[in-house]
Amino acid sequence: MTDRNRPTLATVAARAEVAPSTASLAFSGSSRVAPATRERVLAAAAELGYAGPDPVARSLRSRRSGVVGAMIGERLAYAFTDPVAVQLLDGVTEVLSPLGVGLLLLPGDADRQGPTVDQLAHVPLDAAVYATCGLEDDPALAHLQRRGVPVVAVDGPRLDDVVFIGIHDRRGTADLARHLAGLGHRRVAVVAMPLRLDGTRGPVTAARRARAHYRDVRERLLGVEEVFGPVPAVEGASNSVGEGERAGRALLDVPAADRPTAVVAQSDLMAAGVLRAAQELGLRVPEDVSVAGFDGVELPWLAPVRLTTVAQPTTEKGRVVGRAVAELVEGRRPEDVVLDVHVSVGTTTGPAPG
Amino acid sequence: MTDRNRPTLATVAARAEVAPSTASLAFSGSSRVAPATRERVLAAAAELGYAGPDPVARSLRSRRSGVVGAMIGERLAYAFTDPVAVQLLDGVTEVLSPLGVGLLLLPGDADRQGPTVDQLAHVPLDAAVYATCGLEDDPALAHLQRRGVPVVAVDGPRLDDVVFIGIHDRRGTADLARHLAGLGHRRVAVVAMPLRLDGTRGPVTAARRARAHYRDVRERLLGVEEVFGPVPAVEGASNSVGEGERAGRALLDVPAADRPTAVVAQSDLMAAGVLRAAQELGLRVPEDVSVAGFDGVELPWLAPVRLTTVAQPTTEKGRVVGRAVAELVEGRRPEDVVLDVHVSVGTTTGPAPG
DNA sequence: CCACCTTATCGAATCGATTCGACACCGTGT
DNA sequence: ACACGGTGTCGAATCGATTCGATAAGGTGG
Repeated sequence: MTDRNRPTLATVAARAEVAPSTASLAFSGSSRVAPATRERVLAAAAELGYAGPDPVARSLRSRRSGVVGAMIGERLAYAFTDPVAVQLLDGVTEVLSPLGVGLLLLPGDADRQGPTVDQLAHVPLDAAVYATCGLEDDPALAHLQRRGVPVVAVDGPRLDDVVFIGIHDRRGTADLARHLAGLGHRRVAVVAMPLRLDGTRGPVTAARRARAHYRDVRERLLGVEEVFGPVPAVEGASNSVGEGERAGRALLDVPAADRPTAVVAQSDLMAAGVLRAAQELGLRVPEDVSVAGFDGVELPWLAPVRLTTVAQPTTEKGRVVGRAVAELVEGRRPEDVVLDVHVSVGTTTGPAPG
Repeated sequence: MTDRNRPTLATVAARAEVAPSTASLAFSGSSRVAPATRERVLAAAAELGYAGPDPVARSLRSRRSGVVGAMIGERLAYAFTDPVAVQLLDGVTEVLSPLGVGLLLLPGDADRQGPTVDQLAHVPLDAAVYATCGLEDDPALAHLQRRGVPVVAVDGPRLDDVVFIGIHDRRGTADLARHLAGLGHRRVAVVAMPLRLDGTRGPVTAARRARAHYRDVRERLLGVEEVFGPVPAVEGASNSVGEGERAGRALLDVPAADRPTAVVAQSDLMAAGVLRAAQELGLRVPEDVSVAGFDGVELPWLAPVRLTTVAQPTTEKGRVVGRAVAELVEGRRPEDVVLDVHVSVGTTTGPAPG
């Protein structure tokens, strides 16, 4: 529609009666060009409706595209129901936007847990953030490494040549477990996020655990076990309120003698589901059962209930990721970062009943 | 870190003992290259760890970058609390991902209602989706037009040279208003989404209305007035549950005689806030006051309440946007599309009291 | 056996900028 | 008057592919 003989830098240079190289200097703001000349070039550009140097051509020469990939493990509609994912990306863009770098969404779909190589292959990329996916043997990851695209993995996996930004999943969960132990709880159960995204739900077996994809899920399980030893865990098919409710019901809809006195959910979303399950079963929280989550997200619709949770600095984590990406783009190799978390006691945990 | 002498197509060609042009043909899957030769090239590429043609160089020649911008009106953390925005982008990526096209997030920030020209200028773009922002005199928009980047505007504004994809905002709201009129309501009030993003909240004056930025907000107001004539409207500072609650309280926390018998919120998020406000004021819904929303999003935490709302096909709208973008990228000029909406009656509207 | 057509490969131009070294010009210090 | 340092501009090479027209090789029909 509008592609007929658009002006190029050469056109502008001709009009301003300077060499293309000089015009380029004028646009890059180099001090090696006389102010008067710069004005002339800019004026010529304005007259011609020239919008500035073509980003693609510039990228070719400078080896920077201004595009950073965000590899998302599911389709957007699911991934972004999780406030953690949104806050994370928010932190990333907060740092990257002022640098003229944009985040390119590379979602997977219902079947695949991330973008395919075909999706990646045609797209320019200065770096990639492996955000809500965690496979260690991902063909997409291999592709990026062949291309020399540096990768930042958020919350895992830990790999050579991949910058790791994460949190103390295990320590945080252990602290939470100690809080519960201090309240007298002895029968504790876990509602786990998916160990891998294959639609499985239900009790977590040793075999299942051995095939887990996600480092953080494993670590959060270990944190509870550090305090209580082996505990029953039920996995949801996704990290959502609905699956949390389902898993919660599986754990709570049993004779009182068998019922855990505290349920540790691996995310606030799932914890909200557990609260629902408890409510439907007529169980009072925290009198009959304590419920805790992980993340520390705002769930305003839960009010006046305040969830006991392990709060992580999600937006700050995003900023750290953004800064790591910025360094990588400039050719440096940033350090791995593991951020602190802390237990935030709300109204959903209390003394063990009985 | 890993950028030392990465192989190029020329390297591969040399190794396979063919001309660069032939190697290029081999990768593009052209039928004009002998299968044996293709194999040889691919083998050479594999040996050298060549990841395929450089997307940037390819883009320069083919004038396609595989990147489509998504201009977001606020920072991500706010924009994506709205399920409508997420579903929309989900639909867009559903169509675009298989085409090897990615969505580049171009968010604004707290102050600005969209990305700046500086942010855009360095980034390659085949097209842009003007998603959750709606200014008519946006410098970013002007920049894109100078660059010849085609734009799809979702829900407005309607401009020449910009493809419009929207819904029947006005008709939908009018249908909803008729539903309320049929239930005997006469005193109706509106909780409006921001008319412009300047942090203002409170009663909507004529002056304020004249300076409105967003087409859909205006239209939804007109839809109600089509049935009830001028009605009081209170604007929220953002499209969120909290602002809905605030506006709702402003409307409902008055003597019963002055109180509207029905509140039409311009989004489900804000309607949820109004429900909260009613609850806190001890008003029963729908016995004391009816509440309706707009969008038809899933708000599972509202259960068992089902919101009466104007349901729009958000994901499908996203797909339509995706298809329009795909056409634009291929150089065609797609038609504008206005999608249908329908009133979905839930449990939050009932006969007018008294 | 030759003309002709097809098929596979190649050379060279091109996309639109950036960048480095060369060069011309000007003023200044001796 | 001459050499010199500094400033501003320019030419040409380069980034890494794609693509079109040309060409060579191979095959078929008369």
